[in-house]
Amino acid sequence: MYMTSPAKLKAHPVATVPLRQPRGRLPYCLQTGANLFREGDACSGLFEVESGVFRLSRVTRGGSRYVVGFGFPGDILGYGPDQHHISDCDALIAAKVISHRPRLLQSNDAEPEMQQVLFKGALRQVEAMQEHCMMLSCKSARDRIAAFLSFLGDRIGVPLGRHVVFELPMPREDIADYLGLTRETVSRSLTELRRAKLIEIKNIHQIILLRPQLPDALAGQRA
Amino acid sequence: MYMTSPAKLKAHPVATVPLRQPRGRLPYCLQTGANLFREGDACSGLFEVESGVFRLSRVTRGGSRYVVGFGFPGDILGYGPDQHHISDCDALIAAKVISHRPRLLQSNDAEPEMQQVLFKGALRQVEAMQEHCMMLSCKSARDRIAAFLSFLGDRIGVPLGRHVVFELPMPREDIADYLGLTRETVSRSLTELRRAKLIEIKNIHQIILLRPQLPDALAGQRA
DNA sequence: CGTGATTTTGAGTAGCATCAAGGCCTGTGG
DNA sequence: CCACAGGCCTTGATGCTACTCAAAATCACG
Repeated sequence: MYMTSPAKLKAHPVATVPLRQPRGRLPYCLQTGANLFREGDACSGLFEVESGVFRLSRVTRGGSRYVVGFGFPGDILGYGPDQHHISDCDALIAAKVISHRPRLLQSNDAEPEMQQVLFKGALRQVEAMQEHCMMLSCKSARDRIAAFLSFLGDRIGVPLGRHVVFELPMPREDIADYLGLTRETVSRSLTELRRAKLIEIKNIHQIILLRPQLPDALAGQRA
Repeated sequence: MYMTSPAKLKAHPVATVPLRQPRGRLPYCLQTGANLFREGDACSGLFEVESGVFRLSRVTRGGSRYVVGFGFPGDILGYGPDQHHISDCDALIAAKVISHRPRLLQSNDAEPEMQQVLFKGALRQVEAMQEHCMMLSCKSARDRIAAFLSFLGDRIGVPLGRHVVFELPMPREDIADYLGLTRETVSRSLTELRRAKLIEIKNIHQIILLRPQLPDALAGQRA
């Protein structure tokens, strides 16, 4: 909620992309801010993230932006209930994707193993969205941020002694639009968690989780 | 957010179910409050809702309840990223479901047409969750309620002249836990919409949408 | 008709958005 | 190397929204 008006959003220079819709399994690269596809575009295939981070976002009828999710290495992007993308997809940092062949979903004669991969991908997407809904259902801004950080720790974190470190490649504003908060509240919640010695903010884009299970730690504090 | 504590939740008497995990395509019936499956149960198959309405809910580690979604006729329930159900499923009113055979997802030699059905079902679930996320991302409580009512109108509404009518089979508390609000706020938002002549509340469980596109009507009011 | 559950309404408060200003970090040009 | 400019982040003050607690009204069911 209280999402960013698109008028305020910086217009990234559209980076050059080798082939807009490459065939086969060619991997290809995108630079920071490059657009992989847009809401309403025809689905021409699926993209497996090899490196980098993507942001999936859409604009509501009301005119505000809303971040659907983020794509990390291993994620498969481009699923949709029909033949059109339901969100924009932009690279937050330099990224590399592998394009999978299109039209496998409709053809009954596709290789079964590929079907399996796609199906598992779809189920994984369901899982990600459930996680997202859980975050959005969180009581307070602090709990949402904690759930988000915990999620990132599980997804892209690396152990550091008894702690976990990870990069926060997206700006605060994207986090805000993902969690239904404002930039300011995201910032305040992060400092609150820092002051509570639950996280450490090495620099703007680097977080250390000092507690293994952040949401549990918060729940414990309340009790 | 501000979800209902499970301690407060009424314990429905578990209704008798003919077969807990029926084989084949047997349809079977559940009475109000009956449980179809629970979070953590092994997935033994998929259930297609023929009539009635189901509530999908889970309990967070914090101990509060969270309504994942609702199952209406035509929906297929029981998808999950792994072999266990990720939510409880209870009948809100008397319901009938058709049980589909299990283990189709793992076996590569399943009939392709069945695979198609399942895959489409999964994509449909993704669609439903996107809808849910959109509601949760709504600015105000009123907008969330409006989005929810509009969704229900599309899903189960029937035309009544230039308006749309539908039954609201779930208690306010379920709506609250679905939208991240409280009972009281749900109630207040409904009366607010009623006073604004946007809806009519025939009785507690029956709503008439007086405007075809409720969220748009609200957006127009603000402008 | 009575009892308990659900819903509605009211008063008070906590929490988050909003508006606004200042700080940090990065990149560019002198 | 330093100064400057712009973007992003943080912090502060204030107001509004929605939660909380509480009580009355309505509904559902025996």
